[in-house]
Amino acid sequence: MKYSSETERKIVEAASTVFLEKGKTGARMQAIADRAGINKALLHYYFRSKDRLYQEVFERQVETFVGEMLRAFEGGGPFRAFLESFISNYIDAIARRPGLVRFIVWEISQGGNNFVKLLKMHLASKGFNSIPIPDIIRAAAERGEIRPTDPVQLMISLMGLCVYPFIAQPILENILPGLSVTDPQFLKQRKQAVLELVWDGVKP
Amino acid sequence: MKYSSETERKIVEAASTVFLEKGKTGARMQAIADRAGINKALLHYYFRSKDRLYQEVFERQVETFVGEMLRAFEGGGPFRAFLESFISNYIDAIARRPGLVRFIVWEISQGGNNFVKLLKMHLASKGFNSIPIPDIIRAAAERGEIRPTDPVQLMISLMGLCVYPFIAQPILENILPGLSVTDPQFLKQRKQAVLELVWDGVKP
DNA sequence: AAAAAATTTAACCAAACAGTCAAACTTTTT
DNA sequence: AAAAAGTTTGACTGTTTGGTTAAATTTTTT
Repeated sequence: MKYSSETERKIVEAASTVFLEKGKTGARMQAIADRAGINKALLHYYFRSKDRLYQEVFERQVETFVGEMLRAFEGGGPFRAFLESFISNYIDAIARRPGLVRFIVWEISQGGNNFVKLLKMHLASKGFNSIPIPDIIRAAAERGEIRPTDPVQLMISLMGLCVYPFIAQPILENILPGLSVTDPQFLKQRKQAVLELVWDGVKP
Repeated sequence: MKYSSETERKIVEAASTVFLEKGKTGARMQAIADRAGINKALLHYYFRSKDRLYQEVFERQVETFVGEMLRAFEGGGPFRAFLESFISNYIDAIARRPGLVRFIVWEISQGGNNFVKLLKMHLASKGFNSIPIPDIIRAAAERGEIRPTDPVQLMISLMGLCVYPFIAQPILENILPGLSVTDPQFLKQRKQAVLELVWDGVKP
C-alpha cells in the first residue's frame, strides 16, 4: 500500500490516470512514461511488464474503492438510518473517483475476475461471505420496519440508483447541458431523490 | 442499412461481435477476419481501414438500439400507462443486446461523441430536440396525476433502474450465483420491481 | 574518497499489428 | 468464348508498441 520511492509513486499515479482513461488495451507505456516525466525503461525497471503494472494499478484502485464501499455497509440501527448512511457514503465514494466505476465495469466484462476476487477477500476480512444488503433488508422486513420486498431486486435498485449517474456521466452531461454529476449540489439532490424513492417504496 | 453482398454481411456481423466484446482498441482485424471465415485483406477491400469498419459497426448497432429505445418513449396516455410501457420496452430493448450498453458507455467515455450525435439525429427525426421524459413528467405533475417531483432526477432514476442490471451484469452474476439478468423470469421480476418502486414514489 | 549498489537514460530489438499488392480465381458483360 | 470487371487470397511491408541492454549518472556503503 506504500510506495518504496518517489519514482514508483509517480509511475503508479500516471499509470492510474492513463489506464482508467484508456483501458488496458488502449493505454500506452510511452504515454504513462511521458505523464510521469520519466524514461519508458524505468517502467520495466520498477514493474516487469505492462501486465504487472496494470495489475498493481488495478489492485490499488479497487483496494481503496472497495474499502470505502464496504464502509457504506456498516451503518446498523433502524433500516431508515442504514438507508440514509448507505446512500450518502456510497454516492460520495463513487463521486470521489469519477471514471473508476466505468473502468471496473468494462474491465470485468473483458473477462478479468480480479475485482470480484478482491471484493470477496475484503468482505471475508470483515466477516461477510457475501454482500450483506439482502440480509439487512430481510431482517428489517422481519422486524416489521419495512414491508416485504424482494431483497435482491431492492439491492439492485438501490445500487443502480446510486451508481447510474456516474456510469452514464458522459451521456447525461451531454444530453442535459449544464448538468455536472460531480457537482456538490447535484450530489445532494441525488441523495435526496434516491432516499425518497426507496423509502417510499419500502416504508410500512 | 442493407448489405451489398453476403461477404459484407458476414464481415459486419463478425466485426460487431469482436468490437462489442473487446472494444475498439482491443479488437484485432485478424480476429474479425477469422470469425467471418475470410481473408484479412477482404476487410480492407470492403472497408478501407479499421477506423471505418468500426464506424460502420458502431452506427449500425446504435441505429437499431436507438430506434427501439425511442419507441419506448412513445407511450402516451396517463402517466402510469406510460411508465409501464416505457419500463417494459426499455428493459426488453437492452436485454436483447447484452453487452451493447456497456460497450456504448465505455466508447463514449473514450471521447467519441458519435452516439450522442446519432441519438440527437434520431430524436430530431421524431420531432424532439431532447429526450422527452422530463417534459412527460412535468406535464403529468401539472395534470395532478403524480405529485411534484424533480423531473431530471426522476428520469435518471427511471433509466438507471432499467439499465443498471445489464451494465453491472458481470458483477451481479458473479456475486449472486444462480442469477441471470437475461433470464425471462428475472426480466419480469425486474420490470415489476421498477414499476412498483417508481410508482410508489410518484403516485398522488 | 573509493568501491559498490541502485537508479536513470538513449538506443536498440522483436513481436504484433494494420494495411498493401500482385496474382489467382469467379462472375458479368460483350 | 473472349474480354472485362469484380472478388478473394497468400505473401509481403511499414509502423506501432512492449520490452531489453549497455552505458551513464546518482546514491549508498565502506
